[in-house]
Amino acid sequence: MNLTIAEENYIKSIYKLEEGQEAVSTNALAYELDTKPASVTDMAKKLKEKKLIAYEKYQGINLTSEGKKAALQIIRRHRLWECFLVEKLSFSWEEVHELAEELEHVRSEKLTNRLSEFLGNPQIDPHGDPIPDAQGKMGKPRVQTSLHKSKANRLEVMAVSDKSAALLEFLNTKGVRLGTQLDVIERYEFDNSIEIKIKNQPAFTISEQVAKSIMVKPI
Amino acid sequence: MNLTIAEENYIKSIYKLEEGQEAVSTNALAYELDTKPASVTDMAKKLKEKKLIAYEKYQGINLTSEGKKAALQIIRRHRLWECFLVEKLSFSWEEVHELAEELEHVRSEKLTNRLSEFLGNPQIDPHGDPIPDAQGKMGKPRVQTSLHKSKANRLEVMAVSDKSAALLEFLNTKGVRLGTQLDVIERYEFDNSIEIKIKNQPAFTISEQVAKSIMVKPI
DNA sequence: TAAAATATTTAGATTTACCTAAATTTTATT
DNA sequence: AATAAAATTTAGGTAAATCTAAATATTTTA
Repeated sequence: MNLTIAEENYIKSIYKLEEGQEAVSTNALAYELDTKPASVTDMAKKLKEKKLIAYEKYQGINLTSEGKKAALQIIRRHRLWECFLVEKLSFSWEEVHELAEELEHVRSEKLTNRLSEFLGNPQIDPHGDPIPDAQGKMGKPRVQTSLHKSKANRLEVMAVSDKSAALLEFLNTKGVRLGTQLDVIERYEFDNSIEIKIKNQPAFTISEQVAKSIMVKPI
Repeated sequence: MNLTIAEENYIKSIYKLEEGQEAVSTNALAYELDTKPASVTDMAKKLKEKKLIAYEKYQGINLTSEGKKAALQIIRRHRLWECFLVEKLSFSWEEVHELAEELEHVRSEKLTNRLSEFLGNPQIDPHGDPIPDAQGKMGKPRVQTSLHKSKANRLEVMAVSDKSAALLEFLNTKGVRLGTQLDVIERYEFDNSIEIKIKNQPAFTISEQVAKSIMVKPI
């Protein structure tokens, strides 16, 4: 099955939005891909034709097992390239997502597997997300609590769910990265913002929105 | 200047064909890009619009200095990725060209420069071709004699000018790679084929066409 | 140098991946 | 349940990069 770059991006987004949901709506997909609902409908017909999705008018979209397999391959490539960029080329985590968006479209199993080997077959990427293996098997995204929901007050950063460069750069300058340990100083109920502190650094406050995208585990 | 992948491929091919030639013909470019002359004419108009080439109807094509700069960037990326694939991921030289054709289109100066650094700023790629530096300066492709033209009979392989996987794989199985030393046993005038021998291996004969694409220096 | 051969361009289509505007269907609300 | 609101699809178009067939230039050759 030979996919175009546009098709790969659709498949990847559907996979992402399908998580937990029963089906992916035209609108949600259009928003995710920064395109129009009408374009999504067009592409849905094409992907259905190729048997990568199940789709009936007005009924939303689901990946077929075929489609899921394709998605996992793309995700595998994406996350391996992110590892490469961070570990070998010293990029910081907020820079790699966009580059990996391009590199992921180089479809060569041999390249992917060699890259994985070169990196020591890593299990998670620089954002804390699991990397599917060559067969498409992926460790469950470890049950992660967001800082927003977490009850505990001594925490370690396990992942960041929002990969926008702006947020990641903000976290970077504040010293928040994968593995960072932090203390919750105060939770403000009126706006759900949280004051946190990292060892040897001044405390600072983050909004509810930011707290929601920082995944943590108690320590 | 933001180029599409198609535009980049045209620029790269024009650069290649321009070497030595006064101007690049529509037909030659169509053949090189495996497309039709009519398509080349269309694209020529677009590239002229973007000031990357000089082009007048029926007069052939030349890169502007703008266009040359773009070409050298693409070639730099291509050759660096080839180095990466061979040196870090243990690909053999006949496999890397096609992969590099895709990787070269990831346009990030930062990535390119980091990659170069990671590889130790190599000066030549696995086929023996020089790699332009970040400023687009490229060591002259060392004056290379083809095995076909060479007068000497003890030679070292410096490069291979034809990157088709088929030829490179043939050379591979025969034990011919960059740096290989070989002896010319006999030159057959009737068809310009050449019998050569690599140390510890049986002698074999190559056609004129193959001899033309093996670049050598006397030792 | 005129005709033939070759090279190049133009004209008009096609495919992919989009778009806008209008029509239709589904869902929510009174 | 009828209507309003929201979501989705259809219809018709656009831009990029191709193509084929026909027209036009240029070059070669007899």
